[in-house]
Order: sequence, then structure tokens, then C-alpha cells
Amino acid sequence: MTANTTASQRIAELRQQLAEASRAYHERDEQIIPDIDYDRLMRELQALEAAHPELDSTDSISHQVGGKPSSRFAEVTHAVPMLSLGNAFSDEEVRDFVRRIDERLRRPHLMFSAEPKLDGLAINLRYENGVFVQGATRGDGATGEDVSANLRQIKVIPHTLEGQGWPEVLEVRGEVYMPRADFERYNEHARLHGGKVLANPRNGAAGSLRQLDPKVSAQRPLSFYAYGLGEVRGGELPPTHSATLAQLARWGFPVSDLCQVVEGADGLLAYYRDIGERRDSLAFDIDGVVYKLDDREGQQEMGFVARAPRWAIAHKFPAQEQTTTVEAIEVQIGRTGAATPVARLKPVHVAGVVVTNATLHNADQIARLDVRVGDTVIVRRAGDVIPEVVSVIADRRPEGTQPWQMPHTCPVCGSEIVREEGEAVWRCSGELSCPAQRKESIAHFASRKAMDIDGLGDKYIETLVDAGIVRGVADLYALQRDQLLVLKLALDAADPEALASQLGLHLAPEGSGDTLNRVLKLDAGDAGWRAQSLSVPAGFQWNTKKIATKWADNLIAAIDSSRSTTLERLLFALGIEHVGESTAKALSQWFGDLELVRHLPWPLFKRVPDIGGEVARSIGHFMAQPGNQQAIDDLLARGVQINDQHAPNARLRGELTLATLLQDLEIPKVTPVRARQLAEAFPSVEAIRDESAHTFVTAGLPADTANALVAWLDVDANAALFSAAGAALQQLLVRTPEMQEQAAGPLDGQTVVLTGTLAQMNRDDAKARLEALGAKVAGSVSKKTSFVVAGSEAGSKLDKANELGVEVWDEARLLAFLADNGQAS
DNA sequence: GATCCTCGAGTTCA
DNA sequence: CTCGAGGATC
Repeated sequence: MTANTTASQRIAELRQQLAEASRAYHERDEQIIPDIDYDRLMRELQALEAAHPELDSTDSISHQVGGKPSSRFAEVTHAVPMLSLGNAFSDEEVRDFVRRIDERLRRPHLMFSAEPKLDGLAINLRYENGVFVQGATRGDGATGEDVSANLRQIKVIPHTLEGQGWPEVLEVRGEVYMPRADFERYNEHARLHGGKVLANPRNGAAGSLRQLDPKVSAQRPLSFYAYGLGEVRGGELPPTHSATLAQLARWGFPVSDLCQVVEGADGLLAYYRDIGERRDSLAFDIDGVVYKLDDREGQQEMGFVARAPRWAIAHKFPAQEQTTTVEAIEVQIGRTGAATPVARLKPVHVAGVVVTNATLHNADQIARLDVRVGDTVIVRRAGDVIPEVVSVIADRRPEGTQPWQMPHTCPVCGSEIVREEGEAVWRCSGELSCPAQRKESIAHFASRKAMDIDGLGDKYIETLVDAGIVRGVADLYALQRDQLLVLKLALDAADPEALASQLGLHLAPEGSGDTLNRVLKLDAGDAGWRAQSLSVPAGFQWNTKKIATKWADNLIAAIDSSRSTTLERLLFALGIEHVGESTAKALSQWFGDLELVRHLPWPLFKRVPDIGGEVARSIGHFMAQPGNQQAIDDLLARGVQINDQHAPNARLRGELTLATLLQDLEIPKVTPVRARQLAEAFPSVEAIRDESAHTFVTAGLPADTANALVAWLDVDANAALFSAAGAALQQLLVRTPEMQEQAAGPLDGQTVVLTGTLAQMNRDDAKARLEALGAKVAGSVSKKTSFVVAGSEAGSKLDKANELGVEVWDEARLLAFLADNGQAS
């Protein structure tokens, strides 16, 4: 095959792909390949055609601008063609652009008008004698569609011009777009009322403008910014682009206030960076910025190349969206057993990083998108960082794919995967017998906000667990330096036999695992393979320099220093379901000591604000497992110490009554009113326990309530819980004298939210200090928020605060306040 | 019973 | 950061 046939094949291929994409984009408002790919393919085609002029043809898509207009609307031939712009993707290309102008014009100060490039739909508005007469889409650049009726529905487009001095014929060009917030609101409404959900603001704008019924179009929240001119007759306009925009604004057109005049390539690049940083906080989507030589005389001198002016260029942001293929859909098991499907993607660059994984959240989301293995998908890194699959490109689905289904068994331990009634998540039922859950729970235990064991990364946890050295969190505190050294040696060893003989270890037979496992496992007969007691012989020759000893020493030291901890950290570290950072803190503050929390009957936990039945039961359930109690015993036996134990909070005192207890037990039919009645009629739990329904009725309870109570007490487990709770209540009340009064802080009862980056301290630090003054530090802004502390680059939370009229402090004010109240750094 | 608010849990990559 | 769901409140 000659080079030429290869090229001609490729050209044909490219032309077909591009034509297809172009048709979909312009006629059906669908994007079947992302812009970035389209641009890349177009460049490839142009390059090939330039290199092989004999294969070029005038009707190639590379010589057209956009697609053919659809036939539903009247055609409009533009008096002045609507051209597209050349693209720049790098600083270098921008400098080239400026250099070309500089070389031709030879002027001292090159001034440019820089503007955001809105991601919408370009249109041309025609005014004759100051009255709007026609509006058209760009179409293929030469002819577009008459969408005047729909454009008249857009409030910001003037029907008649304001002010005076406008030309007889004035054509204004600009972008119709849909503001993000309106797009969201519209979709929310559509979802609730079964309307058409829009894919993104750009498609929303395009689709809306091309509705045949202007009434439908009127419902869509469209807006407009002017950025240029078409035909102008019978009038003078200012000599620069920037002054023209100002003039357009005076005539009543919306002009973006982000437009700026800057000088030279450096000015352009600074503008680009500035807008790039503000991109996410803008009210609309942009896909780059546009630079135009400001003075019109210079523009004329520069002229045009085939499809674009030489005096303007679009500087695009790195693609936020990319296509790639789904190589597999795997299931990850989290600490709680939650089974999360994750798409393994063919690696692809998106917005500066290589993305290989994207969460698919849960089975419902997969079903909604209908993502299948082998699919080509569009991946996005939205405003935040986390990649997500936006949509599947249906046309590129290979034959014979099946809809994805949640597996029935756990990929790690083989246990059944089940879904609770009414819940969205599927869970592996293996609990701690599932290695994945065990590893995750150990990782959680060691994490920064829990026991904070530095240096114990996922990899090491994995090997420690696989090797059987660590089976539960308490085993971490029994780790020996030698075990870690051998572990590291085995991980790096090329020759297991040699290593084993050097260390004097018995080696598991080949095929019983990788090098590491063969070194670590010892034949224990029928019991299977077990970790052997590992040690490095005295005088062992380390054959590589300083191998691993540093790491092992550091880890042992980190584990050691984590022994001294707080109740809050330990409770959080245990990984009790529904007990996160803040619930752990509440438990620690209200009850003060571990023994109390370990043995308290669950209904009493409900006395703590923000703990309800679900959370209370979960704590009780955790503490009722012998294995968990054993683990706590082991931790304490191996030197874990809680340094902040104290007496229960005195505020509990008023809460601990027979009436509240009766409510908290969740006895059927026993409402708060009935609970109070019972508490008044009977002095204690013991007095109620063995009574008959008749006695309760005599005491004033309705018969059905009395019967329900007796029936409930008749169940042994309930009776036991009842007695235990009564005893615990008494015990706590007996401790009344030692209960702690909480010191009143200046921020008592206030809720504070931190946002943005603080320069002088980190977030956790600021949080701790505010809490020391009595404040509650919350994660989201609501009308109950007392004030918001905004650091630099504050985002949505600051907006929300402004929206709700919540007071906002800057960092200086916070620092001053902290200093005034004895919490200076 | 509905609504608002907060917490927990899960996730990516340099 | 976002979603889902638990808790508090009316």
C-alpha cells in the first residue's frame, strides 16, 4: 500500500466522521463527539489535504463553515458572512498570533479587546432605522435560519434601539446562551413535571432557539451578549472594537463586563489566566476567551484567511470533556460493605490530568445512563475534581453488549450482595470476614482524623492483612519492628528461596501465593497457612543500603504515638455505622468516658442532640458484638490510652427522667404524653416492669396502650433492655454530683461555617479554636448559620451566605476575634 | 407528614 | 464536593 492510498483513505474517513458530527451538531443539537476531538480531527484533515493537494476537493468539509441549515425555518442569507475563528490551545499559539500581527502592522503598542467566549449559539440581529427586523442563526456561515420570533422572546434583546445616532442598517452579532443557574432550575422543574431534560446549557440554548413554537421558546431562560457587528450602512461607528462595544451597550445591548482592553501577548495571556480562574464562578459556561485586534483599521489591514479573520483568535481552555471507552465496570467494597461500581476507562487526558477511573455512584445511576462495558462515553471533570461519566455515545456501542448488572456476590469475599428495602446502596453481607471491609476499616482507623497513624498507607495495610499479620485494628499495636522489616524485604525480594534461607524461615510451596505470601506463610497443617513469627536474625546482612529500616522505625513510632489519644478519636476510629466525626465528638462530650459508652443501653444515647433511634441502635448493636468489645479490650491492653475522659455533661441531668426513658425505648403506642403519664403514676422502672395491663388502665392509660406495653414487656429481650436502661439511668443520676458544668463561651449556641482557604491557619485548627469558644462548626450554610468565615477562593458557600444574607467574616476579623478571646495562634 | 438542615460515606489525583 | 438519609421542627 502506498503512502498516498493510506492518506486518501484517512481523508475519506475523516471527512465522513466530521460530516456526521457536524450534521448532528447543527441539525439535531446533539454532540456526538466533543469539541476538542472535532477540532483535532479537523486539523488532521486540513494537514493531510495541505500535504496532498491532489486529494483536496472544494466540497470537503474543511472548506465549509458549520453545517447546512435545517429546512424548518426560512433561510436567511447573511449580508456579511458569519465566519468562525481560528483556535489557539497554547501560549505559544497565542504568541504566534500576536507575532503575525506585529510583523505585518509594525506598530508600537498592539492593543487587543479580550472577551470571554460563551458556549452558546452565535446569532445575527438586524435593525433597520433602530427597529429589530430579523434575527438569524449562523448556519453554515453564509446562510442561516430565521429565528426572529424566538429571539423576540428574549428579554435582554432590544426591540427598538435606545439613545440615538444609530446607523440606518445595523447588524449586531452575539451569543445566545442559557445561564447556568437557570439551566439547573429549568431541569429541576422538567424532572419534577416530566418535561424534556436538557443535556447542558449550550444544547439547551440551541434547542430552545430552534423551537418552531415561540411560546415554547419563551419558557426557556435564554440570555444574550453582543460581541460584534455584521452589515452596517448609513452611519459611523467608533474606530475601535472596544469603543464599539461601549456604543452597543448605550444602544441597549447587553455587553459582558468581562471585556477588557489589554496590550500585547503578555496582556492576553494574563487575561486568559484571570478568566480561567474565575471560570467556575461565572454565571454562564465559557469554553475559552476571544482576542480581537482593537482598532478597526488594523483589522482591515490584516484581512482574512479562508474561513477566519487574521485579526482575531479564540484561545480555548483545556477540554473539560473527553471521549474514551469503558474497559470494565468493577465493584468496589467500602468500609461499610457498600458496593460501588467504578468504570475503568482507557486512560485519557481531561483538564490536565489523566483519568482512568470514574465512579458510577450506584446501580441506579448505571441504569439511568445505561453504561455498558465496551461503550464509548463522554467523561467530564466538572467544576470540582471528580471525574464522572456524562453520557454514552449510543452510535459507537459495539454489537452484543448487555446492560450492566450488580453482581450477586462480593468480588472479594464471595458473600452475597444485598440491598435493604428502600435503600439505594447494595452491600456485601460479609462484614468483617470480607477482606475488603477489613482493610477499609483498618485504613479508617489509621486515618488522620481517627487515630492518625502516619505512614500506614493502603498498600501496607493490604499486605499486612493478606499476610494474616493484622486481622483487626488491635493487631496494629502488637506489630514488631522485625515483622515490618521482613515484610518489606519480602515485598522487594526477587528470589524468595534465597530470602527465606537467609532469614531462616520456612517457605510455603510454590503456587501458594506471591513472593510475599510464600515468605510470610507457614504450614500449619489442616489449619491452612499462617503467618509465621518473623524476625531478622542477629547479624543479618542487609544487602541493600539502609533497607526499609527507616520506614519500619517511623511506622512503629507513629503507631506508638497514636496510643495516646482522645475519646472522640477512638470512638470515631472504631467505625461504628452512623458515627462519624461529629457524632463521636458529641458522644465524647456528653458521656465523657469509654466505659459508659461501651455499656450504655442504646435508648439512653438518644438524649444527645442529633442522635435519634437509628444512630442510637447502631451504637448499641456495635457494642453488643463480643468481637467488638474484645477489640476494645485488646486496644486498651496494648497500651491505647484515652487522655480526656471526664464526668458526664451536667446538661444530661435534666434529660434523664423516667418519662424520657419511656419515650426513648420506642414502645409501640407509648407516645410522649403516655410516657409522662406513666412516669407520674409509677416511681421507677421496677415498679412498671411486672405490672399488669389492668394496673396501667387504672393509672389512666388507654386499654390499647396498656396492652401494647404489656405485650412489649412480655418479650424477653425487651424486658432485659428495660431493666438495663432503668439501672443505667439510676446509675447516671447517682453520678450527678460529679457531672461537669460546661463553661460558657462567647460563641455559645452559634453556628459557624468555614469556606475558602485560610492563610494563617488550617481549617481543622480554626475549627478547634472556634469550638473552644462554644461555636458549632457546620459544613453547609443555611439560614440558621450565625456567620461564615470566608478565606481566599471561597466558592459556593460564600454565594449562599450572600444569598441568605448571612454575615460574612474575613480572615482578619476571625483572627482579631480569636485574639480577643484568648485563642490567638 | 412535610420540610429543612446536617451528618456520614464515598470518590479522584498529584 | 455531592448524594442520600437521619434528625429536628413545625
